[in-house]
Amino acid sequence: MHLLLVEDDHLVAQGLIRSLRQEGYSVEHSGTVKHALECLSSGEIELVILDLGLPDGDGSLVLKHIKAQKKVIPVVILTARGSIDDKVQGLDMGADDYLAKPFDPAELFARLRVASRRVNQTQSSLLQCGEVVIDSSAHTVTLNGESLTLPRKEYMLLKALMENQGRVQSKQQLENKLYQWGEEVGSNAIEVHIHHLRKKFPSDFIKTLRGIGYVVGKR
Amino acid sequence: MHLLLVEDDHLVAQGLIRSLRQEGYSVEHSGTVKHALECLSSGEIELVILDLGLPDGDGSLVLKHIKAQKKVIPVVILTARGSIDDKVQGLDMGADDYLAKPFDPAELFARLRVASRRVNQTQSSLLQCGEVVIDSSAHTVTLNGESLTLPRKEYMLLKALMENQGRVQSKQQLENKLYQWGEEVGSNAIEVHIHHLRKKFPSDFIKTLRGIGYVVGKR
DNA sequence: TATTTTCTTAAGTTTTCTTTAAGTTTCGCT
DNA sequence: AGCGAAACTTAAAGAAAACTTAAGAAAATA
Repeated sequence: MHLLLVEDDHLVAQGLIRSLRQEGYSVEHSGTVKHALECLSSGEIELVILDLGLPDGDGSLVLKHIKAQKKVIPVVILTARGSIDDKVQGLDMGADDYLAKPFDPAELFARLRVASRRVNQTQSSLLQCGEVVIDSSAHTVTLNGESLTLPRKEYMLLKALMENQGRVQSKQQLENKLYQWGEEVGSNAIEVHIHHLRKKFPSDFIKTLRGIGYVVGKR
Repeated sequence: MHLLLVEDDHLVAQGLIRSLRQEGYSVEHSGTVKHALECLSSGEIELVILDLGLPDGDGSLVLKHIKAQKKVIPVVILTARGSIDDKVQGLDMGADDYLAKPFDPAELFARLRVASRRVNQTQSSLLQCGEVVIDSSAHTVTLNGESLTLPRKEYMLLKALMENQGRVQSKQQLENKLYQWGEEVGSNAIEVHIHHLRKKFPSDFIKTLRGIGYVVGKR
């Protein structure tokens, strides 16, 4: 999931970036309104953490810009302004959540998970489909109650599928979710991962729709 | 907007109900898990405020029930349990927001506004015609609620027809929609696809207008 | 750094879809 | 009713997509 962190305090930013990457986000960072708007224009960003006090203007400019777009991008405001009035104002401007500094990283991450599962249209971090359960907050997968360990890419692929049960996703869509928009895959990597996943799950778990894509569950 | 308040403390509940009504919500109130589930079963509720400590069980039961449903109902947890762990747990179970008591009503209302504006912008792209439904975002086709799998070209053809219900389209028009303006069809491909589709749907679903073209629905 | 695991690539194989084409039926017109 | 045009049906060849396998590259781990 591609996240944009807008935060001008470099010390705070560096720490956050590292832990966000560990949480599985692909993070871009801006310290100014101007640069933030540039990042957003690429159209890749799916989620934004926004500080309000920026050197070249107020973060609310970024918020307004995002909410004027057609694409739905959740925005979590993370700022030192912690009064009730600030919160109400921030939320009413269109933010999806508001956290005042100092904040606990665990709470921020939980709230980000809420936002990202909304992007993925799933309802909770516990994804179940038949005998397979995936807990995206703990990064674990169980089949019939037995826990199993998946390599990173296989886990990401399975999660991408289970976050969209009943929704067919093309290989292209899945590639976009597994790979940073820096490097492209020049081959059938997705097919191979699917193949490996299938060996670990019931044979009819991942279905193929020839020419369209792959699905899991609900059909 | 229909809101369900689940809260067993009558004093808190009465105060909240009054201000929620002033905010424009139509409020139902439950003091128990059992009654809350009954209220939800009506299917009217669009938004829930949930206290966790209830006399006949934990509020998380209600949360689980809501999140197991297909319908998307935002849940804001409002509880005395205010530790970071409680928050993380509640959010990861599927809650959309979490507010610890004591709370400021203005903040609660702002967060409810966030939740309700999200309800209103949720709409999926469904094409319906009689018993046949296409969800183009999920690439799924259902007939009488049963999902069926169509090959790519058949799906494209069906979609082209259903996007123009009641409008007759010539074979030529349909060809233009299924094929890039580079490749040519040298034969009766459309007729064959129509034939295949007809075997999968009620016999009168796709109508032929001899010499003119094909239609679906409305006539 | 050595070792192991995971990821990507590519080629060969299999499966399924799509198109073609020929034969058959239906329709509308005179 | 009989004719011609249009649409339907069928089956098989051809094309496209997906599966499988294995080997080398990259990454993680010790």
